[in-house]
Amino acid sequence: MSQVTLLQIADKLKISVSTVSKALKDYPDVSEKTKALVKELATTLNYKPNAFAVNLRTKESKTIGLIIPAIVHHFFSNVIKGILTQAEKKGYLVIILQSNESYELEKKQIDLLLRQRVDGILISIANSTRNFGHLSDVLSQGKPLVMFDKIAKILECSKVVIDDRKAARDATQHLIDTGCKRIAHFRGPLLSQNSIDRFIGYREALENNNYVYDSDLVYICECGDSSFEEGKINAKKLVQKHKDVDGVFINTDLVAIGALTAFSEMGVRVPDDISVVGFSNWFMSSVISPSLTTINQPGYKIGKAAFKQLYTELKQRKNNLPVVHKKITLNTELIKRASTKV
Amino acid sequence: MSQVTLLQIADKLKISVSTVSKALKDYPDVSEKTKALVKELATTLNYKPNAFAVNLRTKESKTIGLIIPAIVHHFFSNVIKGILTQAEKKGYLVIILQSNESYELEKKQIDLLLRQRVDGILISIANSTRNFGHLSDVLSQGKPLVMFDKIAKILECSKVVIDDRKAARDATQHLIDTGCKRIAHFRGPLLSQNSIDRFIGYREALENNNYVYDSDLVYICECGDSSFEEGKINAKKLVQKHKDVDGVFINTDLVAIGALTAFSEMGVRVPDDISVVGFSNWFMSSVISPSLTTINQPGYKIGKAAFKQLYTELKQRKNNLPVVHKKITLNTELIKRASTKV
DNA sequence: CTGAAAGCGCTTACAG
DNA sequence: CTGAAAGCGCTTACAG
Repeated sequence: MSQVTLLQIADKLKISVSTVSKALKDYPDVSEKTKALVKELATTLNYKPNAFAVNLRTKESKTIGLIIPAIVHHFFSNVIKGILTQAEKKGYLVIILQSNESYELEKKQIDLLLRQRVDGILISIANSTRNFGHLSDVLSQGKPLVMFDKIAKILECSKVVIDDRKAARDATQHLIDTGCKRIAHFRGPLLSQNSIDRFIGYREALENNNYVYDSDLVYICECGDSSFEEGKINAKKLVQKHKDVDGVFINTDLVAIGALTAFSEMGVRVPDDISVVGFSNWFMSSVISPSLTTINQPGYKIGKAAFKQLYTELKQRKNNLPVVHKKITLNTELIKRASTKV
Repeated sequence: MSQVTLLQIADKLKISVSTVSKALKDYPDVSEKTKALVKELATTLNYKPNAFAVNLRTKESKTIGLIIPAIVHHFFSNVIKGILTQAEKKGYLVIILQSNESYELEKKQIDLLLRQRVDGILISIANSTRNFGHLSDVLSQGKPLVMFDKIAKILECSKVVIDDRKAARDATQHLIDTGCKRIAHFRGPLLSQNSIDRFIGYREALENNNYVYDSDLVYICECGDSSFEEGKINAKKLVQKHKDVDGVFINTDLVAIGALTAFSEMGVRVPDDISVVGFSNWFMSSVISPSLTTINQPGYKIGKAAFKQLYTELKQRKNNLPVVHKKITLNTELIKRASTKV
């Protein structure tokens, strides 16, 4: 059964397409009688405007694109949820693409979205992305672009982030405040800006308290699919090599939970022998034993804020107002649980 | 900077729009010389065809819709990943909507997708969906619809599922085979067809082995955000009320892990005192201690198969071939781990 | 209050 | 091998 068009409604009613169009959109210069007639028939026929035609005329699609490094990831799926919830409220649809942390794929996906003529783009960039030409293309086409979580500092666009350094300082400071004397760090990939910033925050906290920084106490996790295993392996190495370490700040909860498991297997007591602070506040962290002290990373809020900012810029552009880029930094908080001392 | 159009290319080259269009699409009746000229200029100008216009002409958008009850969910995020991976290969974009298990929202979202004129729809329905009018609308508009995981048996369309009854029978049979004499079941919501089928499978296994079914041994979990807690609570109740139970088949891994935690806290040994089998093979299940025996539910494969089937139907329709609906049942397997006896 | 007309940017059947 | 023309289904400035 083929779709109903304005022309069909117009013919049945013996009026013009223009009038039907205007009636449906409640233009003030159409008589109430005509409006009623048109609307009734439209409902009866289950008329749905052809989005392709509307988009072509209005040059907007009420659709945005979202590129994200990974879907199967608690933090990111929360971000997506935040974005979708907000987008739905404002009548926007979201096309989602997963870059798999690949710069090449990300570049191709930007091109796809641009061809699709989405109204704007939301992106959390891949760790491997070092060139930003594909992203400036978006901007130079006059399309709003909002980056979140994994951002390119150099790019002139709006950004939604947390303060990774501060959060890492808070985490490390808590270890110091609860009496830890020698503190290790399990960091993320060398290329990830978030990991770098958390690492810097860790060092800053040590410095602020006149603790000696020891690069031997820093372990690297790729934070891929085997994060948990990496946590276990590094925890074992740590215990074997550095018996004097009494605190560890870990880049990600999943890795931290791996570490907790290893400690438990080795008979190392948490927090008596070693205190642990994670990062992200994954839902399992409150539930395991001992529960994990961690930094809450507000994924849902980040998604919400990112969409809202994109929406604001969409409106600004539409109303020919100057587009104002914003850097929005959301609060993180330390959640104290049983893996650190009181 | 405004977008380049065919007309602009045609003007610069002093040829017609038709020829430019055909050159770009490698029509055989355009000279190689012209093609080369056109393609070169198109590249230089960074020409991207206006999808709105193309869609309007061709009546297809190379975009599909996906409605899913929840994004923040390990199984579903894996399904999404499977769909996106496959869609990308075939040049399709995916608009994702989350129904939050709400029938009303689901209905609205179907309407949104239909207005957007997506080429087809992939859906896993909400537990609360009992009317399927919105879904038959899709079909009656001649749009392919493929349901996966949570399906409506009554609807005439393609489906991708696992055999929940068989999987549950396998799980329960394994408990029986490893010596359990009195077996409990933690089931999911009363309205969820999957939960119902798993419950039936549990009963069938009992019957097949002449075990008495005892409704007192069946506990209900809503399987929402507090699945883990529900697992703990029910495990505690179970141990208090039914000391003779020596095996339990649990609807979902997360609930099962909650139960394992409660057992551990209460000093109930797994599998010596009680054996546990979960369902879904969540990645944490292999990693906790004791590791969890479970049914592998192949989310990624389900997503892949669902898209492939949709794609097949899209092609059939396009080539005016008869559209053949398929019910695809993917294999599940019992993964034996440390929470059951050998 | 209503309608004719132009046009968004493409594709494709047809003519030459 | 090239191009003129029609048309996809809308929206909106303009005329009456």
